[in-house]
Amino acid sequence: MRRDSSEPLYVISVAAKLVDMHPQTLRMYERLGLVKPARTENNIRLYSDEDIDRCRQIQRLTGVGLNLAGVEMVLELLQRMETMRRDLEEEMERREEELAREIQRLRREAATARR
Amino acid sequence: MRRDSSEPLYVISVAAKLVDMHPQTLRMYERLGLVKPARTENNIRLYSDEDIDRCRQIQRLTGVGLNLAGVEMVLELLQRMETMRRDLEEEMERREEELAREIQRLRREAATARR
DNA sequence: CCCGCTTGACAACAATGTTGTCAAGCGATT
DNA sequence: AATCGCTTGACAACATTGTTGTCAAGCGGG
Repeated sequence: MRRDSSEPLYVISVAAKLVDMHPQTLRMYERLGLVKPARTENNIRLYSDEDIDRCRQIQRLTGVGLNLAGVEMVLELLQRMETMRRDLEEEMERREEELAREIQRLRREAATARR
Repeated sequence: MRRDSSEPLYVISVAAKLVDMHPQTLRMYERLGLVKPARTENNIRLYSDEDIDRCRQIQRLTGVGLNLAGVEMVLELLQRMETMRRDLEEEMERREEELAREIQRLRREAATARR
């Protein structure tokens, strides 16, 4: 059974070590809405592996010079591209099927007519 | 006859007024490779309407807080999305045609078989 | 010849992002 | 109960970035 990558696991100090960032930086990212770690009932942040990945993505982008507004927009664009790609794939599949059905139909029709 | 939007038309002072920016800012954008105005044989920058549009796009992006590294990446992503969309449209069209042809063929086959 | 623009370079200044420090609070261990 | 180690949010210091302004030098048209 695979572990759920959205499971809240790490407190901020651990998360900070994992991604090699300052805890204060992670808090700021959350304030800006870039990462949304879960919270315990005691208001302690808990980062999931997904959250960690997202932090690393932010790290890559700021590493090439983007500021946080840019990071936000780029991440959203990438997300939009991904869903677009997914939707398209789906649509393609649907058409493919419909087409196969139509061709089947015509083939059958041709066959019965020939008989 | 429509004017070519890539025709070099405006010197930097005019371009700066058109987009309401400082000439020095435009020079910096060029240094960073964000805009590429043409040059006269005397090394004077000449901005086309396309260049002007690009400046305005940069303006919009910095206006919502992006820095120039972010602007560069976002513009490239948008461009990539656009070409992707275009390619896809083309591919769709191609398949559509091929399909229509196949269906035609089957219809004809069915018809001749029935006769 | 001079005026008005161009060129590139440098400085001033505000804004941004990271890091560090602070006081206060909570929970587990002693 | 006292202490230790973490958490919380807030504030300051600092380097970096982007815009604007100023500068000297050069070119072309009136």
